[in-house]
Amino acid sequence: MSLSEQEIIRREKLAHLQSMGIDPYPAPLFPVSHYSEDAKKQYSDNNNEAFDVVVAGRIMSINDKGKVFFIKIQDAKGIIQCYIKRDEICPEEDNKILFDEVVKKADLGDIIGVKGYMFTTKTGEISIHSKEVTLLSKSLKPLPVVKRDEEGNVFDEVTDPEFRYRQRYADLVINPHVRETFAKRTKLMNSIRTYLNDMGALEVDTPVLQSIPGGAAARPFITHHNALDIPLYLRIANELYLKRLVVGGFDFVYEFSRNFRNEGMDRTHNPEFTVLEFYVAYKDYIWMMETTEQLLEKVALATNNKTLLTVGDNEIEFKAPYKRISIYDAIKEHTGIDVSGMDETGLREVCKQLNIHVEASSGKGKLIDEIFGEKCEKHYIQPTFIIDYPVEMSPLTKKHRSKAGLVERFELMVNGKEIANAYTELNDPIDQRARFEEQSKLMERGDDEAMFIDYDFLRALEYGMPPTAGIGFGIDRLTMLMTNESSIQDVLFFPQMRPEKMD
RNA sequence: GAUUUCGUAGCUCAGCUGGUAGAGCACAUCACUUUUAAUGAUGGGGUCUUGGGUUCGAAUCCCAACGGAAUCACCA
Repeated sequence: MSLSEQEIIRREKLAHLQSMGIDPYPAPLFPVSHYSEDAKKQYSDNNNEAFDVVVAGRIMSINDKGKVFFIKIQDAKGIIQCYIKRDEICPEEDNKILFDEVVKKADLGDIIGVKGYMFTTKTGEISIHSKEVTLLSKSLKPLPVVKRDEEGNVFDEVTDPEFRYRQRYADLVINPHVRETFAKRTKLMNSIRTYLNDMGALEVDTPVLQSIPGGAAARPFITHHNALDIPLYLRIANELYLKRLVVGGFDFVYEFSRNFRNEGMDRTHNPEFTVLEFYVAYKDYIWMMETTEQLLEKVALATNNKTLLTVGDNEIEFKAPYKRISIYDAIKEHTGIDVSGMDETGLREVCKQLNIHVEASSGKGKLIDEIFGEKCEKHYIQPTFIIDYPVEMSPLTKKHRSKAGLVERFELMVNGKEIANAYTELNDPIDQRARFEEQSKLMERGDDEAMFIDYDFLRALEYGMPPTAGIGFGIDRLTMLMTNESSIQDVLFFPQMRPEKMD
């Protein structure tokens, strides 16, 4: 590892501090009394009346005026300026060591603690009049310097995605909006927890390592358990486990499930991603649509204090209720073709006509899905429920109460992307077994995303599962909508990247 | 996985048709006891991602590798 000039200088400073008897990484707790923003607010709320504060944070700018320093430190809530006068922090004439060693040699990125009192500078900035300065952690690696002027204009902003994703810790320090995005992500998840808990739901944990990767159609990551000498899969969904819990008598369960799929990566796909699934006994998909509308409205309010949000170039209204349209009507609307009565041959003909490329292994369900995905999906900007899917593409969904060949399923489309998928759950064990067997045939045909048969799940259904409604929400995509980010990497702290070569 | 494109100091970037590199910020030294993208003076820092090739000569042209991004494929 070769060090840059600046890194060498910082290491020399570190050694010098130690030789002067100053510990650059002290152990004792530092008695912080305020966060920056709270201190400033308390000061202005009380007619600028001075009071003592103790704050700590990272040095983000240093203004060296000789015997006086203005140092801005950043803590979890914001930035505050510290006015540091030599004769005040080192009143004894013969001992200016603290000022000379800690303040004069401070680097951007150092973490310091400051004791003092609140005051306003001549230029009108609420600051801390420092009486004591303590080095709490020496920074050895220079942070990229981003400057801001009074109007909030940013200079030399670090936008290089590689730097930002690989060194998220540094990105978080220098780009305040990134911290906001992730704070919103947590707010979003908390608002969902509150909503579901208030309805009486129980948050649960189910296995990530599964011997049968069920509940969805996707290529799994595979690993090996040594003691049992068996293959295990990282879950692609938790659906079948949550339903087992409904069989067991938990009427309303939910889980934020980290799922893993061994597929491509792009702006909307990361190999691991988060899905909220919840299952409610004695409900159906119509109830679930109403619940979904209510939930999303609440989420929008919790994260943005409003329901009309700007997402990219679009204005999206999250206020309930949302439009509902059947998948066949959607296809008819955007292609002019009625595919409702068609068999596989007819559908293949339509795909050809519409110039949609399809695999030879695709069955009827997948063909319809292709047509919808290619021609319709992108048009649904405002939240829209696409409902009543053909039975072939929904092996875990109950048959429609009145429409033959369809199932009680909806997908919620927002901004041209699917963000939720819900069913009246299939609880007929005989029918479920038949559907699994259909999947088996698809697998034999070469569809490597068809579902495995989970016999234990069938056994659970045979004991009897109450009629149940269930849903899965793409939490990462929902976060993208709520934070107006266009890439999944911007809503994941540490998006997957090719490992870096460190020499 | 395919195609396109990018890779120059710690950071943001400039470097025209090939003649061994520049700016601002950051950094170092000095001055300044209420500054604010502080200011002024001086100075240091780059095997131009890596490896080949063409050439008298390559950051600049060609090939390959590595890494990123975009589009496509697969999918949520």
